[in-house]
Amino acid sequence: MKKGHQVTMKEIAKKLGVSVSTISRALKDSPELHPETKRKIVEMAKEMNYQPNLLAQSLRISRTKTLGVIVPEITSHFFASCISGIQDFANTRGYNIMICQSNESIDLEMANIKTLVSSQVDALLISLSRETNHYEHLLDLYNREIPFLLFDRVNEDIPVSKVTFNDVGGAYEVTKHLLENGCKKVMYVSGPEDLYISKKRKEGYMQALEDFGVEFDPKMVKISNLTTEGNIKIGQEIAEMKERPDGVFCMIDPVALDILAYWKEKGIRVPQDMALAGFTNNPSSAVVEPSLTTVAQPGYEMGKLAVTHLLDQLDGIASDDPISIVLDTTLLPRKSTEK
Amino acid sequence: MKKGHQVTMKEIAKKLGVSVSTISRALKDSPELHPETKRKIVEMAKEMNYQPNLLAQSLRISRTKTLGVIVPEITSHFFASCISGIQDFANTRGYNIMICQSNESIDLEMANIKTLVSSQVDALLISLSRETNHYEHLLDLYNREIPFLLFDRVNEDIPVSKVTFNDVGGAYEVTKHLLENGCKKVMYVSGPEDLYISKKRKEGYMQALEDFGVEFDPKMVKISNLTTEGNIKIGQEIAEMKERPDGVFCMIDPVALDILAYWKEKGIRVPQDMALAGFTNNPSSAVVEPSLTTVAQPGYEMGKLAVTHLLDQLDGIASDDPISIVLDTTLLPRKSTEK
DNA sequence: CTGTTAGCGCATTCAT
DNA sequence: ATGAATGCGCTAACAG
Repeated sequence: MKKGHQVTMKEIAKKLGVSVSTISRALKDSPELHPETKRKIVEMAKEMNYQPNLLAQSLRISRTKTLGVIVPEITSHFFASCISGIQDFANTRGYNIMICQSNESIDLEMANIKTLVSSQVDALLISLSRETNHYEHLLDLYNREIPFLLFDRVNEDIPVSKVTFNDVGGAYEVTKHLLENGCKKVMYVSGPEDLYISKKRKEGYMQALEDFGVEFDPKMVKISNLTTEGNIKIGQEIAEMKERPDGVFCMIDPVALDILAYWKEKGIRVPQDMALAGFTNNPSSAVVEPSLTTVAQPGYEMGKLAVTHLLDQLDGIASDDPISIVLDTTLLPRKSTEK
Repeated sequence: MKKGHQVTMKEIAKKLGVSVSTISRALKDSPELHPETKRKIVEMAKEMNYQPNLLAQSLRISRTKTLGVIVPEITSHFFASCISGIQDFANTRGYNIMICQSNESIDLEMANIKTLVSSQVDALLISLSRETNHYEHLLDLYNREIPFLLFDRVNEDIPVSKVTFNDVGGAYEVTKHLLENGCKKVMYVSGPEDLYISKKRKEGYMQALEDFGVEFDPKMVKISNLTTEGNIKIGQEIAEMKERPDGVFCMIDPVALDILAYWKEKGIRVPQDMALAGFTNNPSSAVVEPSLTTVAQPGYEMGKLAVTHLLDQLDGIASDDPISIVLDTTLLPRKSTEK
């Protein structure tokens, strides 16, 4: 199948017996043009169903008005919300977005960057993959002076603006909540240790323990690989412990949901036997039984702030100096921690 | 902030004292080139971190290798899965995608089409908004010979390829399932009547009733506006009926989930008082209590098939004649219908 | 084997 | 107030 022909300025010009530059001027409402000529041209353009070729325009002015977005996975409700926010606010500023997912692979992440750069996007919004443990590709972007920003999954050493949640605070709140609800031994189920959020949320967990005078017990930290199998394995390990925790805080909701499903199957009651809490506020967490206590992260808002700041930088409204935007999270106490 | 300069062929040419066309040839591995020259150029390109400008390339060959995708909303797990499938298989064929969401608004849908067309996408994959009740914008695409295809939310009168689920069959299966599990009075909760899936799923519902010798009762069909409020209102109406149904089939899972939540609050037991089933297989449906019987629609697969067929048409592998691809759904019997 | 030329669609500078 | 000429970065036809 071949694409049908698109009307160009040249054709309008020929039809009207004027030059292409006149068409160009008329269509961008240049003041130095005879009103009548302008009227005729605009009318004819409409009649011929003229649509400007953004490619040519972009090549000419070397700006595409397009932003590249890279997320680990688009099917995650959280990232979908971010994208939604980015899209909406990019659009209101006259920008389009091209979205890529890295599928949590650093190789794909690098390939995505390459593609988006080749596509001449004006800037990038990136949320790093789980696998990303070296950063040459980002430093390369930086060195080539291609504007970009990191959101949610960030690395602190890259000298660009970052938008994150107050992970420490959120984890603190949820740990505190467990402690206040009578838990004596609170466990933290982490993801891989080099993940930014693994570290940050552990920080909050530790801080809360300390503030409540609970001594840290290394046995009360487990690390999941974040697959369903891995999560269930952790659930099993906990179930089989001689000295079980009485409250478990999981780094992200899916971990808690998998563990909950496993425990329910095994007859372990939540919250009676063990309280359980997550982080992120996945849609499922509200409807599961018992409903899962978690920490809400407003993804749409994050996307909105991220893209707005980036465009502010592009447009010279905000300074080029990297800033860190930290969004607050909200503890959502639900049944899974009601002792 | 201004974007840093990108290396062009011209610069490589100057540095090496050869012409731009030689660079071009070397970089696309033309056979009619001195190996040594080629080697030097490739090396220099690498050293200078040359990235081809896809814009220029596309303008030149009038093909962008980019596909436009329009979905009602990206935060829906189903559409996100479709996008994921589209993205993956577009990439393997060397295509990128630009995604837009219509937010269920026909105006935004039209605006999105305009933007994507201006961006010179080679083809479009569109899933219609709920609001879309006239089709000039699609016929316009058709008349302008811009290849596109409709998926999931389609209109049958547009002469292009369509990828849909066997909605009739899926609805038949779920209704049959309710009937076989002892329901005597099965209700269908529909969405707005002009929606394609509202109609198709009703067809399956009616067919099953007929096959099981159950007379159709108009009181056993209700129409929700698909907002949470609307869904709850339906749940309330059902609860207050003198003669309640004993089984309720909802057009989409969110309706069933909202109704379930309302009923639980009111002490109405599922499935004992009324059985309940949905359609789509949202992630929440598996974890809600009781788990919700539903019909699985493989979104990723739909995206994959849709994009593959479209690219086959573009590449001349498949005929340009519109075809209809119908995907099978799978009934997922769960606790909400276990009588 | 390589350089020159032309042109994709558009915006802009320089003429007139 | 309008046209002609130039160039954005790249490819391809043509010429040698």
